[in-house]
Parts: sequence; C-alpha cells; structure tokens
Amino acid sequence: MFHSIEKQVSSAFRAHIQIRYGIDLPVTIEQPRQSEFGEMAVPAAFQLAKQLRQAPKKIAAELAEEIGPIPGVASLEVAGNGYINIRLDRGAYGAALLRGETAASADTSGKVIVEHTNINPNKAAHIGHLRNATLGDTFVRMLRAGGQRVEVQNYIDNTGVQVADVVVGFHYLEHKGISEVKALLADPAVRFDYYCWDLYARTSSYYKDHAESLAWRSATLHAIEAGEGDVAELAHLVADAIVKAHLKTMLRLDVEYDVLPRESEILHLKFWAYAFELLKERKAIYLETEGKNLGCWVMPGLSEEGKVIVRSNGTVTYVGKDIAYQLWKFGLLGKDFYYEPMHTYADGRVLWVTTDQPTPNQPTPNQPTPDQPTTAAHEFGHATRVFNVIDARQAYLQEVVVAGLRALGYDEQATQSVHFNYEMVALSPRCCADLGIPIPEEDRKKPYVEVSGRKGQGVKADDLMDSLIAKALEEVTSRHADDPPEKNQKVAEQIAIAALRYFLLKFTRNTVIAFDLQEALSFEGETGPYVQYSAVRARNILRKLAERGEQIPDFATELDAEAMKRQLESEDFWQMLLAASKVDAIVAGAVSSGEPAHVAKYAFQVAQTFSNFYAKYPMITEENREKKVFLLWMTDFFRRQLERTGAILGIQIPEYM
RNA sequence: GCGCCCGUAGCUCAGUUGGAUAGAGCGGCUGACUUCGAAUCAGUAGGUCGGGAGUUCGAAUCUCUCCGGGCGCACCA
Repeated sequence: MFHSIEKQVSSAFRAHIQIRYGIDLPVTIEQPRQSEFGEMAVPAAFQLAKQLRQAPKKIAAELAEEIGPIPGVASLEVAGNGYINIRLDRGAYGAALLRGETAASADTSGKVIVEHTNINPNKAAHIGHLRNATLGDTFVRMLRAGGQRVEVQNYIDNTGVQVADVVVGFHYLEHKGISEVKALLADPAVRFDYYCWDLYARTSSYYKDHAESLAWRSATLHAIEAGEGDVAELAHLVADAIVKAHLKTMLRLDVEYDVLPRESEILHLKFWAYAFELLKERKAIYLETEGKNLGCWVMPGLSEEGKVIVRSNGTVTYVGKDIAYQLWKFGLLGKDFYYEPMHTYADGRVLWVTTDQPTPNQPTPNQPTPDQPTTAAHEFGHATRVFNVIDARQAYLQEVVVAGLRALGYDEQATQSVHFNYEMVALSPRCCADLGIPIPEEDRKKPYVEVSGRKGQGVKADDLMDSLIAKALEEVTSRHADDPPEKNQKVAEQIAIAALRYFLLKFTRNTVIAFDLQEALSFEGETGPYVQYSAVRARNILRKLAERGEQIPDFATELDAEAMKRQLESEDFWQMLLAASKVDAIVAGAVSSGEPAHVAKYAFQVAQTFSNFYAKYPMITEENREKKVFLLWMTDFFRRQLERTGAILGIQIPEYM
C-alpha cells in the first residue's frame, strides 16, 4: 500500500518536473527524520537547484504549488531549505488497507536464477553453509514476493578435490570398497556425513605428514574424471549420499531447490569442450608459450600473469567449468542437460537433478505430462539475470567468470551476472572455548577466529539445530507443560529455526559473523522468536475473544472510511499502522540493495511496534465499540503483516509460545 | 607489492544509496505480572561516527592521506 503511493508520488513529480523544467529526474522518496514532518519527503528541489541555478527553497515552493492533486496525498508543504513534505490522507489509507487492497505487480521481466548452497558433497554441512543457504533462500523469497519468476539452483561439485579426498580416505586409509561403504550407509548407528567429516580431517592430516600420498589424490581425481572403475563408483556413492544428507539438513531450515546441476554432467556432456572452442574462437584465452604458465590456456587481464583456465596437462580448472555453467544459465551454450526427478517437496514442487543421458519412461522437464503438473516453467536455464550466492573470498574467481562472458562478447549477460557475496562465519574465541577447539594464544583477544574444516573443526549445522531445538523445547515445556509433547516439539522446532535464520540474516552481507553459541541460543531481544512471539500474541487476542463468547467483528461492515479517519487522528495509531503497512516498500528496497538484513530488521520493528501497541491498548475490555473494533482490526492487520514478513524470512509462526 | 572489505555507545551491529536533532539489541541502573501470557513493556545512563585534510547549500556516507584490523592475488575450489 505504502509502496504503491510512493511510486505514484514519484512518477507524478517526475512527470511534472519533465513538463515544467524539461529535466528528466528520477525522483527519490525519503522518509522524514521526524514523523511530525509527514510520511514522505521529496528532496528533488535540491537536485534541481544545481541545474536550474536557483534556490532549492524557491523550486520546492513552485513544485508544491503547481503539481496538483496526487491520489492518496492530503497535503504538501515546503520545509527546511527545500524539502517537500507529504502527508497522506489517513482515512483513505486506512480504508484501502481495510479493503485489503494489494498491489500485486507481477514482474514479467524474465526469469532470475539464484544459485546457492553449493556445498562440496564430501562431509556434513557447517554453520558457514547455513549462512549461504539462508541468505540465498531468503533472497529468493524476497524476489518471489515481488512477483519475480525465480529458479533455484544448487550446484553439486561431485568430481572435485574435496570428494576425492574422502574417497582417498576410504580407499587408501581405511581400505574400504564399495560394499563396505554401502554397509556404512545402511548402518543406522552411523551418521554418514559426520563419518566423512572426520575421515576428511584424517585424510588432510595424513597428506600433511606424508607428502608423497598426494599422488593418491591425483590418481583418484583422474579416475573420477574418467568416470569408470570402482573408485569412480565409490565417489558417486559418497557424493550422492552426502547430497541427500545436505538436502535433509536444508529442509530442516525450509530451504528448497528446483534443480541440482552436477559437475559430473558438465564433464560427461562436454559442456566444457564446447565452451573451450568458443573461448578459443573468440580469442578470450590464449596458449601461453613462455614463463611459468607455459603450455596453459590463459585468460589475460585480471592479474599480471593472467588466470590459467586449462592446465598444461590438458585438464580444465574450476573456473573454466564455471564459465561453461554460467553460459548455460543464460541459455548461451547451445547444449542442455538431461534431467530426472529426485525428490518431491511437501507442496508438490519437484526437485530435479541433472543426468548425462535421457532416462526412459521419465517425464523430462521440457515435456510436462498430465501426472506431472507444471508448477513453474519447465525449462531450466535461459535466465535474464543470475545471482551467484558465493563467499566473498571467491570474488576474484567470480570476476574471472564475468570477464569470460565479456570476452566472449556477452556484455549484457556479464552485467546481469551478480556475485551475491557475503563474508565468512568465524567463531568467537569464547565459542571456541565452549566447543573445545584449541586456538593459539595470539588469537584469544581477536573478535573472531577462523577455524579449519580440514582439521575437522567447526560447528556442524545439524548439531547446532539440535542444540537450538533442545533449548527451545525446554522453554516451551516450562510454559506449556499440559500440551502434548509432540506439539511442543513442533513448536520448539519452529522457534529454533526462526532463531537460527534470524541470527544469520540480521547481519548485513559484508559483515563477518563472529558466531557465538550463547548469543545464537538467545530468544530475547532482536531475534526470530521475538517476531514469532508478537504474531502469536496478536492471534491470542482474537482467540481469547472467541473464548469469551464474543464474535470477531466483520471489520469491513463495522468500520468505514469515516471511522478509520476518526481513529487514525490519533498520532499513535497512525504511526503504528503506517509502520506495519510498509512490507512491500521495504522488500522492494531490500531487493534492490540486495540486503535480506533489511527485511529482518523491518520484521523486528513491526514486532516491536505491535508489542508496544499490545501493552498500551487493552482491547477486549475496551468499552467504545468503534474503538474496540478498530483495535481488533489493527491487531489482525499486525498479525497478517507479521506472518507475511516472517514467511519472506522463512520464519513460521507457531501455534503457541 | 597489488586489489577488495571493515573501523559508529561498554559489547554485537543498523544507518533508507549525499539530507533535517546519529539508532537498535545485549549488558548496566529504575520501575511494571490477580489484567488480551513478562520469550514482554516503560524509563534512564552511555557517541570528538579511527585521526587529519578536501569536495558543497549539507558528509557516518564521496575523494585523498595516515593509523589499526580482515580477506584475496595457484596449473585448489
């Protein structure tokens, strides 16, 4: 609602300025610092002052005088040195919200691909992976809330060094073959992803002590790349099992995907070979004839020596494969994967995985069948914009990929390739102490410490969630001893996930998170559970009313524009309603700035506003009928807005708290 | 050495893309549960926005410089 008026005001000013001064100015709308100044402020006069060489105050006066009526706006006034402050028509605003007007603006500007999670399938997920997935998933929800078509991809590097190292562990260190690993997988007492976590650490440390054993790694990599033999089969077995474990972990957080493109298919379907020809043909890479990169295919430009794309032994680097993959995402490769369904989510959405050959009797994504209803357009790739949610430390490699697109002449796609970067999750020294991770003396005073996955250090995602759920269950049970345990369990899970997601989202992307277990376990203050608690309280009021034998009023018939106007004369009510009605504006802003944290912050603010409202205005005992109905409507409105905003953050509202 | 990021209240962080009197949570201190459930609310203390210079009507935000921290710059990903 707020957002649509904002857009109207902006375009009205833009049009007027165009006619009046012949200047095309994209008019921005700000929020006045003080609420007494009104609901919106237009600083356009300041920008015009430079070009017109006139005092901003004079221009502002002209604009305010001449612009004429704008729907929803009650008055304009010039303030300060040249601000135009805008007051909204409160009655009309409230009445529109009462009617439930929603500006459903479907974005038709093509499809967006968001690639996130991308965990190496060789061990259990850790806290850093959760930041990636939570950021990516929330951004997807934000885009979808704005009407955007989004495809979620989770790239699986099932042929890389990390998988090879675990295979080395099984094969050379533990002398386990396919049947032994299958036995491990079948053993309910073994958590395979945790097992691999430790095995990977053991392999890494073995390499360190026995440098000659690195030959095992390259032998394994070659076997995997060739795709034949027991070692390759073992690698597939491990990677597939770990991918399933990751999907399960992510599902606990309500994170879902549309398709899993796998590196093995990029290799087998010769995506790289095609991209390689393209790069050579368009002179984006050259064969180095001297120096340390002798015999390599190199992309020039980004660093002094250039970036090696193809090694002197003929194998392709990760960046090379990523260029091919990025081309495919934009539909520029002229090749496609084959697909098969891998999993069906609770809402019927199907998760597809790539394969290297057509699977008989399986519906393919491009040919939906009657029993395979089309929920999204069943054609993967062909995006107009691509967001790659990847750790900031890989910025250089992402630049190389984009430079590759540009060198191939795909400037448009290069600009539409966004590295959605974020800083790492480190651990606070206190947290390391809590977890028994040894840290060097000089690190104890640092705000955070980066721990090593190779050493098997870190916080496993599932362990963290388990701790959060245990803590939440304790809290829930202490308040609801009479409720059935399975219900309390469900509530505890919702609270734990909300706490976790909110914790990971409240920091802006370029802030290093110093993870602290005690802080993450907190359910008070600026946390996910606080947001949930507000929504639950709003719902409780309406339920309490029914328990007292009162009907929930039919708001639309009992309140009209006049009643709204009367009630909203109260500055307090007006400010509260205003705060709660800005979801669309906030989400739109957060999408353009690429900051899910802004949505999290807003959710907290709305929750806080409601808590304040709740404490200040008892409503069940309110005697003035109109006011009572209004208060109840406000409560219901808050509830809806909190649920909506929560849903965008992936936070569910529990039945009780 | 080159490149990118960061420095804001005791702690952890926001700061609407250059706007009006710098905000929040935690922690501290005062208060509020017989009331729609206190995972809450009200109040209070706490700032030379790392230092300096510049750009202009206007700077936490842009430029330069210095100080302090982080991360990259592989024929790893």
